[in-house]
Amino acid sequence: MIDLSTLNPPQRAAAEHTEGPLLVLAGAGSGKTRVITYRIGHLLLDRKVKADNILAVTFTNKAAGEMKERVRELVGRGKAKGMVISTFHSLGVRILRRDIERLGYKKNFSIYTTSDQIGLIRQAMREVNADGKKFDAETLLWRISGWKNGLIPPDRAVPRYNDPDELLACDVYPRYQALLHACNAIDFDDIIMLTVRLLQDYPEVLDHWQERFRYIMVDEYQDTNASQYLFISLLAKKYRNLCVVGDDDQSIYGWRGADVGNILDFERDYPGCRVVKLEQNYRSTGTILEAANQVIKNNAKRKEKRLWTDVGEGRPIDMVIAQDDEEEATLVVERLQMERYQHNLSFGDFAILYRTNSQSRAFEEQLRFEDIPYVLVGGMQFYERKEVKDALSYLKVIDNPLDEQALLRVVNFPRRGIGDGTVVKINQWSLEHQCPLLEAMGRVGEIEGITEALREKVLAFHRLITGAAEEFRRPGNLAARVKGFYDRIGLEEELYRTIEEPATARRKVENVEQIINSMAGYEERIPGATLSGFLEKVSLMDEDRFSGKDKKEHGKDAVTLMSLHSSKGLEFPFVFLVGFEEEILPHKKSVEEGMSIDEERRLCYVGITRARRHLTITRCLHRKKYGKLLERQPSRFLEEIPERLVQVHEGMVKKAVTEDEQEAMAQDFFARMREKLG
DNA sequence: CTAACATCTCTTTTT
DNA sequence: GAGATGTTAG
Repeated sequence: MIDLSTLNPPQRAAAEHTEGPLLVLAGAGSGKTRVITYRIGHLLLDRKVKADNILAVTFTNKAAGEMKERVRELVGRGKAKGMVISTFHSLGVRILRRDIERLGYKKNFSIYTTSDQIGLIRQAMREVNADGKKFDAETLLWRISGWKNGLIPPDRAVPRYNDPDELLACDVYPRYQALLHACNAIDFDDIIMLTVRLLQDYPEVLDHWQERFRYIMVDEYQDTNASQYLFISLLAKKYRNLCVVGDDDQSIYGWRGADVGNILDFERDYPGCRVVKLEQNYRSTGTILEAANQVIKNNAKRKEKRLWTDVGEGRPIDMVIAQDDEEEATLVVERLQMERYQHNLSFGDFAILYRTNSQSRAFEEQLRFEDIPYVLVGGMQFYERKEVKDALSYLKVIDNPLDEQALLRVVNFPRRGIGDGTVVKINQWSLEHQCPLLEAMGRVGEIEGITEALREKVLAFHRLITGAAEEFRRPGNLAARVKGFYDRIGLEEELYRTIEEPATARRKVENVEQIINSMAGYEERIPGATLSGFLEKVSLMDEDRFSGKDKKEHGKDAVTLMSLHSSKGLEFPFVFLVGFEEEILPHKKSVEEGMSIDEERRLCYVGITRARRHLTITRCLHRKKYGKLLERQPSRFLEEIPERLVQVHEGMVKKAVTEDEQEAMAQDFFARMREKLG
């Protein structure tokens, strides 16, 4: 039995309502995850629902992982086995892996990330003779992505305005989609779009998954876009046991097509649904909650809610004003240390939250300088590094020889004398003969205008890839074999050879080794692990629970650094909300584009409500941008926080230039700390 | 074809 | 100010 008596009445009502549609409007910190966890436990243990029949969908791998963990804690690992808790994208891939052949793709399809997408868009632009200088591939991709999220196929895309970008995007879209198909690749938008198509066009596929998932829960429902909405609607159509949880005040993904209307209209979509409101906040102090409420109430279009708490006021919010971004980092880290000693806390109790990922750098440097452990969440820095992408591209081509983006990356890395000219010739030939690029390389003898020496090089490369593809067909012992492969092609030597700075080269080599470590960790975890499986996890950025590095760092006591977007759904006792300035929060782009800044305000709301005990907000008077020091204005949201809740601190650290000054600063810091501690 | 050098652009947010 | 892209000489 699951003990539901620890839940408050509305929470309990939500957990007990298992049959038929249910809408849970859950304010920040109102115990939403707890409700979902208990609801799953209740389904499993009290209603005797088979774990196989339960599906919970989240937006991030982090959220999915956390939910899995909490369900396991509640009901035990064995009872939870078979239940699916995953992101929209992981779920889509799972469904596609089974039946994508019906849509004309092969089962070993690749998942293309942004840089691959850009590569294809550029190619598509060349094919329709678009001026690559005049048009920006990213802008086009953006439009195309918008259509895909709205489930508009290439033949139905029409320009809404007489906008040159829009017109070109209409031409490029079908070419882009054809190129993806030729590469046996799908992009992130396709994951959802193709899944929906599969479910719509193949009743037996739909039926299979409807029978499988009889009880469905969707977290952060306010962030679903049109295609995700349809995806869920299709799955839930048969049994109608759909429970969606969300908060319109925390909708922060409008920019990628999320439609708050989906949650606001749920009652209309599912007549007779039960609605439960969770308004008691268990997370934050009264002061923090009051600040959040005062900010968010400035948004016009929202469902009125009154979040309340009974935990008491707590400390005032600290507002720290720094001279520049460097000092901001110094002050934050200094305060962090101070709080930690004063309250005997661990590093894991602190988070530094920012609007843009680039803001993390100053804080990272300062934390490293002070020898404070930290984890940087998101930013997907690791897999975006050149050497990592190159190394992974080999694995991608081996796994899916049609993957041209990967093939093009590695054809001349390490340097093997096959330059652009040659590649262009082969590519042209492959287009003319409707033959995949790799196959064209194998038939390089038939291509005109390539010297004999060059042909031999191309053939050697072709043999390398096809040979490896053959070799890796056999599963098992992946990590060791990949290492062997990298050694064979001399990947490390190439890095040492081409990078003059030895320390940099070292780091890059370590990054490549990190891939192999991750793979070893993955293999350990999953019996019968395949290259495809590994690459899929990497593409979906679902790596944090198997990579060797993170396993070590998972239990590590460390300060968390992340963007406001990544922080949604999480909480920390002490939060530093940094860069509270105009043009950062709200971001310049959102102001320029004349969009309503409500979403920026919601972002601000999300940031404030992450804090449990104490919130520190910081801003700078100057900030370096493009290497220039610019004057900064405080965020407009600052005025919305009542003054009585805030205590202002001017910066007090002088810039230390010489080593002596640095030493003096350190002494000063310790003196102040001793004084403060008594 | 490669390496060295010059020029240009970029900073939302994520799966 | 970095990092990617483009240009030029060997």
